Amino acid sequence: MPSVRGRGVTEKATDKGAQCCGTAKLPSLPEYETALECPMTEPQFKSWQSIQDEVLRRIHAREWPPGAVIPNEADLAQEFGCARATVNRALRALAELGLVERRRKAGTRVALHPVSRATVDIPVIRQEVSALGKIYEYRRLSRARAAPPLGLARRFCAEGLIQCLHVTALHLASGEPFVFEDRWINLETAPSADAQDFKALNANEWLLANVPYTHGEIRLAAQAATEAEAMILNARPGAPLFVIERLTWDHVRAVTFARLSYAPGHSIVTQLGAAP
Amino acid sequence: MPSVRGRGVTEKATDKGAQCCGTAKLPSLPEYETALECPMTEPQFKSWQSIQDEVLRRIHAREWPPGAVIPNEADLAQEFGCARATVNRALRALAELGLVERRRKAGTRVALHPVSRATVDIPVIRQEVSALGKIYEYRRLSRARAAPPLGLARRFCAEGLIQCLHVTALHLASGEPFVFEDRWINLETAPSADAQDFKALNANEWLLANVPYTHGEIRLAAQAATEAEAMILNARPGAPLFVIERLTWDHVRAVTFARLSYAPGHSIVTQLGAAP
DNA sequence: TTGAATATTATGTCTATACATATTAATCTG
DNA sequence: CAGATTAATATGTATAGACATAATATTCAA
Repeated sequence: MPSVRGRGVTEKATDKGAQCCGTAKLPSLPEYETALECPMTEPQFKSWQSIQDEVLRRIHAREWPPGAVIPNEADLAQEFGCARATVNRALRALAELGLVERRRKAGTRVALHPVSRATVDIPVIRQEVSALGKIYEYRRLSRARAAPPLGLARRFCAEGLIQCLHVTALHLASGEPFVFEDRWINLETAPSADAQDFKALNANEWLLANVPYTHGEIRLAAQAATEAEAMILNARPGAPLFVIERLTWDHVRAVTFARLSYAPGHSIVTQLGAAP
Repeated sequence: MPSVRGRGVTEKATDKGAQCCGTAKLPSLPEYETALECPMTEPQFKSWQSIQDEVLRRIHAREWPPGAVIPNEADLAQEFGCARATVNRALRALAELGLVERRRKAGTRVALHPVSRATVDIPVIRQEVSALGKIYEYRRLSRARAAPPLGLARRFCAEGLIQCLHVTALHLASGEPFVFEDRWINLETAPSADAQDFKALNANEWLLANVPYTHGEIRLAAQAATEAEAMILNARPGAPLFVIERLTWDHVRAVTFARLSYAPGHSIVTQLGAAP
């Protein structure tokens, strides 16, 4: 018999007899529990999810309007009939979503300007294409050892000249150009890349599997297609392209810089707020 | 005397004398603690942050390479000399970052293709401008009641004709055009918007403060500037503009649709991975 | 009245324990 | 040996209690 969740009392068979709820319970006899089922006081919120939902409901219903300070964890725990840690879990999750703001001593308040915190997943291109139900294909266009252009060298924080591998490639979705990739790999950080020709193997996937990185930076922008990009991507020169630039580091050493130019029409969509 | 953190033993003065670490401790005498300081076995990891750091270190150092299954929570807790809940907290945070994947019974493994999970904060424009150290200014350009164009009506999931408020506005940063806003407000969901002229008051800020929403959708794209946008934003027609479209809902009713066209050169930058 | 010292308070975190749940591995059966 | 049943296991979550920490309120003194 699976335990009933979300409704009813569902007294846990803990070793300690007394719960925070003051009323002493009889040694669990199902019939009695059903009969007693409390004086129909409050619905029981047991999981942190259900508490999150209830808090969200109150925020959306403007019971707790933007800017308002909500009751403290201890009070909510008592109201919901659960442990403070459970309330904490729920409120912490809401704070991560940017819907409430929490400060010690000051308490928790409903965000006045809930920043639209969109979690943008930028997947490996192979999976991005697969998710569209299309067939992924990869074509390396060029590969050369070269010093990076000045602007990039500066972003690599490299003094003087450094050796890089410059790889350009095209990713296709069911035969159509999808993304043009312009990548620089720092050979001082990843010397083993020099042994790869990247003809069949995607540089990004090879790097992920073989060269560690600790952190990075992503830039999303709109840029006009260059002559070369336009030709490769079947676009007209100057067409607005969605561009993602990614720069990754292993501790203090730059690993790689990639500029991904998407074919015209590409966009990124993400959902806002908790699931309804 | 502030307690030492991160190094040393720092035995907590809990009521229960025995910790999970088998060795019985003397009633805390600082000198003894320093003298005993264990047989230099292992550094103590006390906070979930420090455990996260150590796990990250092992992943970056390829001690746990991509795809590898890492020890289970109980074992790690024993190794680190902490409670399982603490290890859980650390690993859960890493899972949210997309760096490890967790499944019950199967365990925790280092992500093979760590999706670049960039958390893009899309702030209220006033704050975005302030953050750039510039002076925010707002100018309403037009306001009219109108039925939305067909495409938008469909996205509003509206049968037949619905009344909307159509507001266009320009947001400026230190006098320079920053964002052109093209907004449709569903008057069936937010009838009180009809009483506002939005001449001085930013529609977004008014909506945030006065009309609740439960969820939404954000789209990031690159689009060519229309004639009108070009004129307003001081750009040439066809220039690539970074565009954010936002559609918000209150339960099942559409609230508002906004299209924000940023002046040329705008980009969004976010950091990847945990802080180094 | 200002400024420093102290108390208060709400969140943040850790612990130990118990139970829930999903999933795989093992075992039993036909 | 196939398929169903059962056991084992790792993560997921709830709880009570204790202490940590940050920030505000209050008190007291110069």
